[in-house]
Amino acid sequence: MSKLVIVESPAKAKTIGKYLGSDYVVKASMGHLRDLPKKKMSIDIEHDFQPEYVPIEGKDKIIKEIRSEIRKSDFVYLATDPDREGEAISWHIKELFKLKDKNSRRVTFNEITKQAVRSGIENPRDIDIDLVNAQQARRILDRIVGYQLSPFLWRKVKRGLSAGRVQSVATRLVVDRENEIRAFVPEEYWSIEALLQTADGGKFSARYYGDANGKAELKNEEQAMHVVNAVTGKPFTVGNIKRGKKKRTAAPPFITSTLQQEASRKLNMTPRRTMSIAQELYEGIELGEYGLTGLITYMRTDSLRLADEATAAAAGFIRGRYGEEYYPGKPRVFKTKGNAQDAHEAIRPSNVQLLPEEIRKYLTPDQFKLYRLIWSRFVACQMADAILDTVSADIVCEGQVFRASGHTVAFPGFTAVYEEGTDDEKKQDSAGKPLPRFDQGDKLTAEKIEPSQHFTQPPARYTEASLIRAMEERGIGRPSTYAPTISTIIDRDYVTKENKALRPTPLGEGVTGLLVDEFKSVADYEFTANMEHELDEVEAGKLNYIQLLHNFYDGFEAALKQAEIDLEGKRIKIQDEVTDVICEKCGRNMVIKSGRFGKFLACPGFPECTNTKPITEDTGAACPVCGAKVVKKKSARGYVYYSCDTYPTCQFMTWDKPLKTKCPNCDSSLFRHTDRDSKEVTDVCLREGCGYKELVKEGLPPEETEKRRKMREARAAKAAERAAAKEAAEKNGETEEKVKKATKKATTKKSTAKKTLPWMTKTTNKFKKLKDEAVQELTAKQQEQYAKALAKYEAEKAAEKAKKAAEKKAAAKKPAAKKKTTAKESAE
DNA sequence: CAGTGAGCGAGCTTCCGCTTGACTT
Repeated sequence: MSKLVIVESPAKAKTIGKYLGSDYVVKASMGHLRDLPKKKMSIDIEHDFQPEYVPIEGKDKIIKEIRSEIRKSDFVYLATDPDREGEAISWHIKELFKLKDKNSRRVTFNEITKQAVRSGIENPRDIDIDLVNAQQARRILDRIVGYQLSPFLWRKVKRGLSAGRVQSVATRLVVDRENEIRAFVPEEYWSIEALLQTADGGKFSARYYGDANGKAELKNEEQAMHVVNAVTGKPFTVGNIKRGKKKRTAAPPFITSTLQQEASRKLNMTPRRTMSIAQELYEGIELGEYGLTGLITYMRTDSLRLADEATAAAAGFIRGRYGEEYYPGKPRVFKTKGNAQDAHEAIRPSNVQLLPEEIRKYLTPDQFKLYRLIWSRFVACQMADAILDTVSADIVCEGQVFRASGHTVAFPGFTAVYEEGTDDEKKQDSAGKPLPRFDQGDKLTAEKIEPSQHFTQPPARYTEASLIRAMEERGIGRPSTYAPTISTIIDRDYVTKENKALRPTPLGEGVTGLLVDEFKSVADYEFTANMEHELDEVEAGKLNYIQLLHNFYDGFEAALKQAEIDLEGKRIKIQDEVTDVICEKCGRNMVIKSGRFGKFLACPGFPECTNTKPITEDTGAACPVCGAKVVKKKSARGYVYYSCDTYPTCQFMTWDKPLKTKCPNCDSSLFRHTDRDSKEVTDVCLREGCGYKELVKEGLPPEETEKRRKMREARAAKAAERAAAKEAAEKNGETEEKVKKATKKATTKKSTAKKTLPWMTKTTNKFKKLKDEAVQELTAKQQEQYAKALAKYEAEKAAEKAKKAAEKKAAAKKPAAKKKTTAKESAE
């Protein structure tokens, strides 16, 4: 018999397994195993918000595995993350597998080092039910908000919409920013740049500052020209010179939000991509003689904490590599924000000795860039301040004052390794350059006096990364949900992305307006902060979580009722986007509608004209098979691909991006192709037999390509194996395959069809035939089940009708009147 | 590669937070 340790992530399981040795089996739960079911509310609001939890769909395999490990072991350590969610995961595991107090305990590790893991195991404790209750309160509140507001939107705006504590506020940030931009009135102002030269030929520029009375602003051309005219051709003299020293301190190590922000600024990566590359680095890379090595600590964190081992290693590295003066003498410690959960360390390299350049050959270019970013930010954060010598000089002419400022680096400190980026490029320029040597009273000659007109700029639209930053500052969302939340509001069509800028859609503005008007408390930026504050009290045992839910729900329920009254019988109309596609049946400009299968073009003349067509985008290229247009399309899974406009007639289809340029041999359109192994980019002619090819970007070296090809093939083989195994398994119970086939025939949207068609107890005429076919193909046993379900459904329906009729009867005042209505009903 | 959007009303859509893995011309 052995001891079982349950953690959340498999990568963590592996390392902890190494630290604990062979007496222990370490298993990963892969997050939560039990939750509220997806299909229904499952909160009994009447009875103190009693939740109904079920095993999470699709996790049966991992649940089975853990169950069998539990049976094999005599003691279970619940070692999920040391935060609110982690405590809840442990509690759910204990409940799900009915673990007993005598053979299971809770343990936590604040960092994954041998020392911390050992001491964690030696200090087991009971599950902290206050922490669990705080999580339950959060979960239940989110469920109520989400599952009551969303249906309200279906009724009042459009099917399929959603609202929630996090996504609705994220959308609101984008909407509010857009309104600020609209309300912004640009103001004119002018600047004057004087290009000056010292007696010994040193050149620099100074900017207009003011006059003898101090700082002055130039509002228009007249004021600017007044100054320009006054100084043109006149001598400039150096006035007051102020010299000083400035200290700059390194930025703290990365947490999820700052990593996403910086990767967006410096590497142009989306938060989603950043997280996916970081995950690869975390899980480990094959590093030649080192073997599979995890390169960074966990990437979903809000903590600035650093393990002592890590800061000590950094100290050694900095002293050795840069010299004693680059190390501040003791480790720099950073304070984590108050609302953080602090379960993991900051994001840092696992081993600072693994220099980015040295392991570059084992990494993809993106892995390398991200690792280098994380590595250098960490090293820099333990280094000494940079010291700058600053100079600011007044340059005087005819009573007008110009100012030149600059700096030189006296000691680079941490900037030798890393400097944080900024969203505002202008800011970086104004940091200043070194100035030539001059003294007070020196005469200068003006080479050029250059006035220029400017306008104040509206605030910038959010990027994905800056929106995440804004959310994080307000405590909205968690490191694991930042990127997915942005995907959600884009998927829902509340927000669109143009280049990097986020902009609200009419739908996003309409829904936000409705929520702000009717559900102010939920749509407020402070809602989460208030909730978190109360959750803290629950965690501290000062507030009962059911009380918290009552406090919240009273107001929410009232708002919901009021909203129903305010909008009784009304629907919010959202303007459809008008396109320049002309309806060939009636000549109107078609509009974009969205239905169950996504967006499509529809004639606004509905219902007189019912013309519809899919949205395609002309690429300007010609089909290499038949010469028709090549259009851009989106697959059901959201992937972009290109096909011939005449589709099923011509079957041409490709993932390669069509270009406007033509093949020099046969004049067919060229396509930009990226080889999936070597990443070599070529422009190719796809006309059969032509074979023209033009290199755009060199691929990876052959050995690297070969390695990738092998890795990919191994992956594919594994997938094929799995598929074969699955098929074999299905052969036994063949039935499922048959049902699938039948339903696939019915529609391509498997998920809905599988559930709906064969088992649909009542069907519209439109689907009748398809459904009959699906039922036909069921096995005898399934037919029997289906018949039973149908009978049950009809019985329920009849019972419901009878109940309603009875209620009506009871509600009617006079027996005579009641008789009349029932008679009328039965007559109909 | 079929379809979607109104209404008579069949069933469906939806939350936040924890995890990892999956495509395919």
